[in-house]
This record gives sequence, structure tokens and C-alpha cells, in this order.
Amino acid sequence: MNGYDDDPYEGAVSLSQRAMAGLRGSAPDADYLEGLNEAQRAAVEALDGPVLMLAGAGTGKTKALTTRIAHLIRTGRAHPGQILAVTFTNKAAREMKERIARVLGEVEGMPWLGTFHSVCVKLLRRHAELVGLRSNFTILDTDDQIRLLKQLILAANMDEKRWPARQLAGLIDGWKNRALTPDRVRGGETAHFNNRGSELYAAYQDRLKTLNAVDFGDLLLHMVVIFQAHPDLLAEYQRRFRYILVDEYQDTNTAQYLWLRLLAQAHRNICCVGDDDQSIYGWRGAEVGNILRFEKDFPGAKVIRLEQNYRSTEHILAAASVLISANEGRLGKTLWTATKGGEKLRLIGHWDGEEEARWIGEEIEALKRGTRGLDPIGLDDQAILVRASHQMRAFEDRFLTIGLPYRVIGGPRFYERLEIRDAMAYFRLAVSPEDDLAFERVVNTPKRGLGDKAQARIQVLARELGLSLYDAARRMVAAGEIGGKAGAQLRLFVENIARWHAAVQGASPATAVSPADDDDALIELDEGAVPPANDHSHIRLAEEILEESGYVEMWVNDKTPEAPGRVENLKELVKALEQFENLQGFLEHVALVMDNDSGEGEAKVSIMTLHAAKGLEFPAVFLPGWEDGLFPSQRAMDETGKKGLEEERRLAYVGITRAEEICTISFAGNRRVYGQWQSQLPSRFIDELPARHVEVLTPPGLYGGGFGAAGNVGGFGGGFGGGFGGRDDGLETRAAKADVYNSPGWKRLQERASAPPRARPTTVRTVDSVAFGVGDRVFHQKFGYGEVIDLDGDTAAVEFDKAGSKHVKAGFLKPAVGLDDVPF
DNA sequence: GAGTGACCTGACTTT
DNA sequence: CAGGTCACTC
Repeated sequence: MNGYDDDPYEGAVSLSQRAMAGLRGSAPDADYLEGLNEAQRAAVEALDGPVLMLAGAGTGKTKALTTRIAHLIRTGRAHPGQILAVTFTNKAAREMKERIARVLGEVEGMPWLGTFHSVCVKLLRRHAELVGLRSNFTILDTDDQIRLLKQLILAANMDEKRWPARQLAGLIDGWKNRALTPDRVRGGETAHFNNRGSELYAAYQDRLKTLNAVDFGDLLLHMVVIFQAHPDLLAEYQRRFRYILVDEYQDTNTAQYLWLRLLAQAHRNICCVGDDDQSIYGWRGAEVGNILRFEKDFPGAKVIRLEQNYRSTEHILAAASVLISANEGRLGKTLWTATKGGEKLRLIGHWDGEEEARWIGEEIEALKRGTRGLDPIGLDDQAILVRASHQMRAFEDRFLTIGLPYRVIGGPRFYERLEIRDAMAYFRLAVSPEDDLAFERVVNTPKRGLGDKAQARIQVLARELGLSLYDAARRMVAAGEIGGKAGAQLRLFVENIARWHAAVQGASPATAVSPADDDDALIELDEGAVPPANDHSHIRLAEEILEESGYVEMWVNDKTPEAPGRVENLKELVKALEQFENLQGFLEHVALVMDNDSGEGEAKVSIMTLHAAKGLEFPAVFLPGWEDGLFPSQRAMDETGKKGLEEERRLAYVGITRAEEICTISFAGNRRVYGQWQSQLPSRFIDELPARHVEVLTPPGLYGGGFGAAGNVGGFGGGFGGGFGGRDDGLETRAAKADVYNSPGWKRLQERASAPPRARPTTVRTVDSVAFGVGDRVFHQKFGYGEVIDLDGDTAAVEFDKAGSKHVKAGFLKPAVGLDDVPF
């Protein structure tokens, strides 16, 4: 039984009748339309034809979107199965599903609702044979992808150092994002990667086909190829999906855009919701252009703007609006709010990253208690949003120390951990022994005495006979070709796989045939979890696999400090299986749904990246690390210049607009980068904030050093004072910043830093455009911190704190800016 | 074949 | 500060 083979309209009759009946009995039944503002209502009621909903941050777009779906169903325009709604994240899909259920109740069923990727997996499982795959294909993660590419690069006789697999992966991803198959890569681009880019891409696709595997990009790419090559099939889906809704349209890439356009071009009932100011996935191939050209693609499209913000206070909204106005080429929106007053955006500088974490920890506790006349804000209602995940560590360390409960969303993922990936490889082998990548991964983990040589022999035989590694290994065992201990171990390994595989098939023959024959899965697109009770035999099997393979034992016997944690994680992995009916379902879930948030339990502060925060809101938000190079990120600016900078600015905008009541931006003067202390300049975005909406907080000063100390060596201080005032509000901003310097704590620090007054250096040498002279504190890669006692030409005499006095080349010295430098 | 230490290089954001 | 790779040793 599956929904696709059924006439899609057959089941619809009863549903629409019910819907119609509901409608007939009920003018009051349309109460779900109440509470919408004018624009939202227009967006909900413009059911037919193309609609572009430009929805600013916090303007209630999810509400509009879900109400629109409810309206489609209630007016009888479509039954749920004829509606396709795509989102970008599983989180968004889940939320929409919940809200639709709230409006509709459970009676009427659910639309096709999921991420682009999860919808495509379901479709591709049905039509896999059209691109030369079987419906039980595996979805590779980045790790597998890289390993595969590395092999291909080696096979092509290229130096993998000069031509790293990562780079090729990026190139191929880029092509797939633009829906380019190897033969469609054109012109100069084929010359990428040492002239062999498209050649390797073709080889990679071949290899994937042989492995019956796809990577993430393929999910979209294959579906686009299929739709383009099979108009009849496309027509069927066009008929089926009569109404299409797309969330976060500004983040669609070309492949997704084509996919949507193919599906929508016949009936043109497509409603895209987006905000060009929140486009933050350009690096992943998203094309803001898609949203900008919507009206061209769908002539006569209604464009509806949602501009009333219900989330943030006046000052927060104003600050965000001014900041984003520095970007060019926006569609432009004027967000407004009826809320007056509230806290200004708060800004504070700290000596270093640890100090910043310490202060934020205390501030969170203060907010929780309720401070300065504010209502208490619970930990669940507070979040720290960082630019890059490595920034989270300082907060985790600090919060562990003070016992402040926190949850990390997104961070280093559970399913990406070494031991989990190994265990998953075992599961994959049990489900499909011919999974060569999984075989390679664990054939010698734990050690079975099967080193490079033995593995190479298996590879050779497999290639000669066109077998999977597993089958090749089995033959070699049967022929006794590998002797001694290794041979015996290999025999045990393949016999184990055979037995596990038999157990998997015996346990759930129905699902083993084709996981796609499951119409419920079409509706529960992103869940994968199957609540009904099952016999849990797959859990026992999983335990057996991990035991019999010796994998658990390997970690139990491991004496490294992290080993116990890994064993714990394996237990947790097995526990996670409880929510699934079988191993296959679990594997698919893991491939598609990488988020593992544990929403339960006591109240906790959330720590996450700005990217992960999109679509969320919190009464109190902390935005640490606003320093040039970190945020905006140096790499983004280097790689894509102004375009990159504007995307970073949108990220800043997303961050600020997450806040409802309190938004605190902070920066540190010093930060450890690559394990090395570096002085930091406040983010240029700070200069762009409108001073009248910003309150500058007094840094605590009792803890660390002062900014003035660094000023002498040209680092922080000079840049700080001179860096402000780029915008109209500059003067005000500068005045506000001056408050920082006038604060008592700051002054004291400055005094401390400059007293006793240093002798004016007689000679000044410029290193990396920073000057230092006799008497200055310096840092040397090898000898550490010290003080310059003499300068002579290129040579400096330095008294090092630990290494004693040395003569070194001035070029090897850097002005010291770390904690060690502060002379008190 | 496996274990060790020296070196190097890269470092963000994610479906 | 990581993790990965290489050369070297047992």
C-alpha cells in the first residue's frame, strides 16, 4: 500500500467531503482567521496563484503560513495530501506540524510537510531506478564523502596534499547546489581542481551509483534530473501537489529553486515566504536572487509584506533596522512595532574571552533573579548566540564551574562522534553487507590484524570480480587465502556480518523490502520514529552487534581519559533505538535529522550558533564575540568580499532580532586564537549601531587588565578609540563609547596599566605594522613573553620571563597583548 | 602490523 | 589547540 500508487483523488473524496461539511456548518468555524492583522490575513486568503510573502523578523510568518494551510483545507481547496509544504530545518517542520494540528485537530490529516531533503528522499526512494539506484540506497555523510573522494584523487595519481579531498567536495557540492550534473559543468569550471574537477566529479558519481549511495546534494539533484527527463511523472506530481508552500525562500539554492519551479509551473499555486535580510546561507549555495526574481518567474504574483513586529521592543528593533540598512540591494522593509519603551540594546566590552563568559554567567543569574526592576527571566528564556561553535567552549567551562545549567544546541553533534560513527557502520553492515564504505571503516576496528596489505588484497579481488568488499572477503576466507591470526579474525568478522544480516531480515522482512512502501512516512516526513509498540528485537540485535564485534570491549579496555565517555555514548545510542521500529528506520533518521535536542528536564540556558538560532526567539539574548575577524568572520570577508560582509551583517541582524526584551552585545579585547593570545578590535558592526538605542554598560574592571595596556603597543586601544563613528550616528556612538572610558573601573585599569610611566622608546621597529620599542612587552614564539631591553638594527635584546635574556631577530617578536603582558 | 612521537596545517556557519 | 600524516621503531 502506498499513497503514490493510489489515485491521489480517491482518498480525497471523503476527506474533502468532511472538509466541506465542516465548512458548511460553520461561518464561526473560521475563527482560526481571527487575530490576524491585515497583511497576514491577505496572505492567508490569497489562495490561488503565486504569492510572495515578505516577512520580516518576528512578524508572524509561521502563523500566516500555518493558517494558510488550514484555510486551504477548510475551504475545500485541497485535502491535506494535495498540499506540499517545505522548510529548511527539521525544527521548523516540527513546529509547523504542531501548529497546524492545533488549528485543525487531528481529523483531517496532515499535508506533505518536511525539509527539502526529507521530501526528496521519499520521492527518490520511489523512483530510484530512474537514476540507476535501488530504493534502499544509503545516504552518505560528509565523512564518507571525503573518504571516497580521497580514494578517487589517489586513483587519479594526484597528490592529495596539494589537492585536498575537502576542496573537491566543496566544488562538487557547489555544482550540485546549482543542479549541475558532471556533463553540465561548463566552460572554465571544468578546469578547476587541476583541470580534472569535472572528470573526478563524474568518477565520483559513478562510484556512488556502484555503491548504491547518494550524498546530500544528490537528493535534490537526482529529483531535478528525474523530473526533467520524465515529464509524465512530473505531471503526476504537479497534479498531486496542487498547492505548494515554501518557508525561508531566501535560503533556497538553484537546485531547490528548479525543483520548486518544475512542480509549480503548471498550476502556479505557490506561496513563498522569505526575508532577504535573513539570508545567511549564501556559503552553502543559497541564492538570495531567487527571492528577488520571484515576480519575474511568476508574473502577476501577489507580493505581501508583513512588517509589524510582535517580538522585540522598540529599541532592539530600531538597532537591528539601522544595522541592516547598511546593506545594499535589499528589497527593503519598514518594520515597526506597537510596543514602546523597553530596554535599550546593551553593549559591553571585556578584557578577554574568559572575562566575557564570567560576566555573562553572572548577568544570566541576575536576570533570572530579576534585576533593575525587570521581571525575572527564567533560564529557558535566555540564550547565548555565537558566531562559531568553538566560542561555546568558554561558556561551557564557565557554566560548569558555577553550576549554571545549559544546553548546547547544534554544537559538536552526537552522531558525528567517532564511536557513534563506528557503531553506525556496524549497523549499516548488518542492514546491507555490501556497504563498502562501512566495511572499510570497521574491518580493522577493533584491530583484527588486517592492515593495509590485507585490505588491499580484498580491494583488488573485489574490483577484479566486481564484488562488494564483504563478498570478496568471504571468498578469501573460504579459499583460506589469508592465513594465521588475521585470517581467523576475518572469518569471524564476515560470519558475524552474515548472522547479523540474517537477523535484520528475519526481524522485519516487510520493511526490509522497501522502506518507501509506507504511506505514513509520507506524512511523518521528518519523524522517522514509529511510536507503536514493537518487540525491541532490533535493540537486542544492536547490543549483540556491538558486543560480538568486540567494539564495546575495545573502548572498555582503552585507558585514555575519553574512553569511558565513549562507552556511555554507545549506551545512549542503543537507547535511542527505542524510538524506532528497526535499524533501517534509525539509520535514515540519523542521516537526515542531525539535530538531537533534549528539550526536557530542568530549565537551562541555551547556547547555539547564530545560524541555529534562526526562527527562534528569546526574552533575553546574549551576543558575545563581536570582534572583527571573528564576527564579521575574516574568512567570509576574504572569500567573498563585500558579499560576505553583507551576509555577516545579516547574521548580526538575525542575532539581534531574536531578542524580545533584552539584547546584550559584547566583545573582548583579547582572545585566544589557535591557542595563541591575540588582541581583537571591536566588530565594525558595533560602529554601525545607533547610539540612541544603545546603552553602554560599565565593564566590571575588578577582574582582568585594562584596554589601555594594549594601547601602548598599538593593539586594542588605538583601534578602539579611532574606530568609531562610521555612520550618521557616529558622534553619538562615540560619545556613548566614551562612557566606557570614563567609568571608574576602566580608569583605574588605565592608570594601573600606564604607571609607572614607561620611558619613551628610543628606537621603534615596525613589525606587522605594529610598533614596539625598548621597555615594551613582547612575545616570542619559542621563548614566550619578555621585555625589550635594547634594540640594535634587526636584533633585539629581550629579557624573557622564563627563558632569560636573549638576542633575537626583531622579526620574530610580536607585541605582547595577552594576560601575561599586564604588568601588575 | 601496530605503536609512538615529531611535525604540519587548518580553523565557521549545515540540510 | 586540534587532528591528521609521516617516519621510525618494536
